[in-house]
Amino acid sequence: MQTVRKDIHNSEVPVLCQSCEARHQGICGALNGEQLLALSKATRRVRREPGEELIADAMPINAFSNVLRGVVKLTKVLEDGRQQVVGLQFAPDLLGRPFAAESRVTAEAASAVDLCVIPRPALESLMKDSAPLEHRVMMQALRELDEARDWMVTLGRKNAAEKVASFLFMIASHIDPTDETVASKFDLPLSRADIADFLGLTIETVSRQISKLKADGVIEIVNYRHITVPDLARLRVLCG
Amino acid sequence: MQTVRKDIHNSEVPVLCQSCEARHQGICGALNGEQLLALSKATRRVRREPGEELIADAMPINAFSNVLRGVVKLTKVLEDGRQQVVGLQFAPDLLGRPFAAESRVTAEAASAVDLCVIPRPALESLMKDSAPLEHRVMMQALRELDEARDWMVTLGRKNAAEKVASFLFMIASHIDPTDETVASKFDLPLSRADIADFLGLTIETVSRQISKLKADGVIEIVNYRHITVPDLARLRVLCG
DNA sequence: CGGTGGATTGAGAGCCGTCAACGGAGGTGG
DNA sequence: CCACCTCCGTTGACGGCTCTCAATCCACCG
Repeated sequence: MQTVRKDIHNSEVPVLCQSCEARHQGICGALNGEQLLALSKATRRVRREPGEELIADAMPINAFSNVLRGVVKLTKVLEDGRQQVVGLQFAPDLLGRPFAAESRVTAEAASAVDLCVIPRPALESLMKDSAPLEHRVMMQALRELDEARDWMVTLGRKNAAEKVASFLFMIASHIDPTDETVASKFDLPLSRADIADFLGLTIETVSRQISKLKADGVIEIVNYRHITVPDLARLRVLCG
Repeated sequence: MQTVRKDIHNSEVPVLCQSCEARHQGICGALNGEQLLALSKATRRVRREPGEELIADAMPINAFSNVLRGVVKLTKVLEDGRQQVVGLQFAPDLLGRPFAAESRVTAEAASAVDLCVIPRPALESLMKDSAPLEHRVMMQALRELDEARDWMVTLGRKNAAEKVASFLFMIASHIDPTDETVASKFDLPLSRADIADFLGLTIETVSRQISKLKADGVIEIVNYRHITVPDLARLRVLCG
C-alpha cells in the first residue's frame, strides 16, 4: 500500500514541477506532493533579460524566487556609486533574504534568467509548518556564507592576476563540476564590468589580466564571452 | 496554574545558565527549562587566552561553543601564508559550522574569551528535535552572511583610510550600540596585525591611517588598545 | 556606412606594499 | 632600582602594482 500511496503522491506533483531542478536539489525537494501542489498554485514562472533588476536594495521583499536557469548577481553600492558584487546565484538557488523586512542587496539578472516566483506569505507560512523546508533554506545560507568567506580572501589578499584566475576557476567549477584534470569550455555569465565589480578591480585591469592569461596559453578566447581552459590544474595553481 | 508551572520551569533552569547571556539573546533562548537542563549536563565552561586556537581549519568539528565573553576571530590562510580575517564573533554568538564534517575556517581567541562548550552530538540531536533552536541557528547564519557581504564591499571597493574608519566604526557600534550622535570610548579587541588581516592591508598602512585619524582629531588614542571617538558621525562620514 | 557599446591597449600618476630604522611598554634578572 | 630584552607599534624612503585617462579596436545594428 505504501508504494501505491507514493505513486499517488507522485501523480500529484504539478506538471510544471515534474522536471524542475528545484524539486531535486533545490528547496522544493523538502516538500511532499501535497505541499508542492499547494505551493505551485501560488507560484508563477517568469523570464528576465540581462540587466533587469529583480530585487532592489533596501526595499521590502514581496517574493522569493527559485533560480531555474541563468545567473543572478547580488550587488551593493556605496553612496558615491562604487559597486561591489557580493554574490552569484545559479540554479537551483533560492533568491531573496528570508526573515528580513528589507533586502540588503540588489539582485540583477546577469544573463537571461528563468525564475519560479514564490509570494512571500506562501513561502514563510510553509517554512513555519515544514522543518525540512526551513532546514534546506538554512543549508543554502550556510553554503553562501562559506562562499562569501572564501571570496573575502580573494578580495583582501590576492593580486589582480590571482583574482582573475580565481574567478575563471570558480566559473569553470560551477559550469563543469568535474575534476580538475580535464579541459573545460564555458560561457562567461558576466561582462568585464561585472567581473571587475566582483573582483574589486577596474575593467581595464581585468582585461589586461585576461589578455595575459591568453598570451601565456592558460586560456583560449573564442569570443568575448566564450572561453576554453585546456588545463584546469594549471589555472588552479595561478589562484594563489 | 500556568504561572505556577512557569515558576517550576524557571527553577529548573541550571544555575550556570541563569545569568547567561546566551539564554536571552543567544541560541539557548530557544530552549525550555527541560531542554536547557539536559543540555547543561553536557556542556562545560572554559576560558581561553588571546592567541589560543579554538577550531582548526579543515579539521573535524567536535564541539560548538557559545561565546560568553571576549572576541573570537575567524581566519583563512593561503598556501603561502597570506592571511585574511573573515569574521569576528562576539557574545552571544554560536561558534562552529553546523552541518559540516570539517571546519572551513580557523577560530582563534582574539581577546580573553569565555566559552560554553557544547559537544557536537548534544547540539545536533537537540536541533533535530527543536525547530525553534534550528531557527535561531539559521538567523545567526543569515546575519553573518549579511555582515560578510557588507565587509566584501569594504574589502573590494574602499581605500585604506575608509577601511580603517569602517573598522573603528564597526567596533564602536558593537561595543556601544547607541546612536551615532554621541561620543564613544572602547578597547580594540584586535592587534594591529589582526586589523590589517581583517582589512586586507599591511600593519604599516593601518598604523599610518590610525595616526592620520589621530592627527585630524577624529579619534584620540589613550593606549595602543584604548581609543575614544568624540564624534561618531564624523567617523561615519569617513567610511565612504 | 556610420553609430554605439563593450573590450583592448597604452602612458602616466598615485596609493599602498616592502624594507628598514626607531620608539615605547612590559617583563626579567642582576 | 636599573639594565636589558622582547614584542608591538610607529615613522620614513622607495618602488611597484593598479587606477585613471585616453585612444583604438571590434562586433553588432540601424
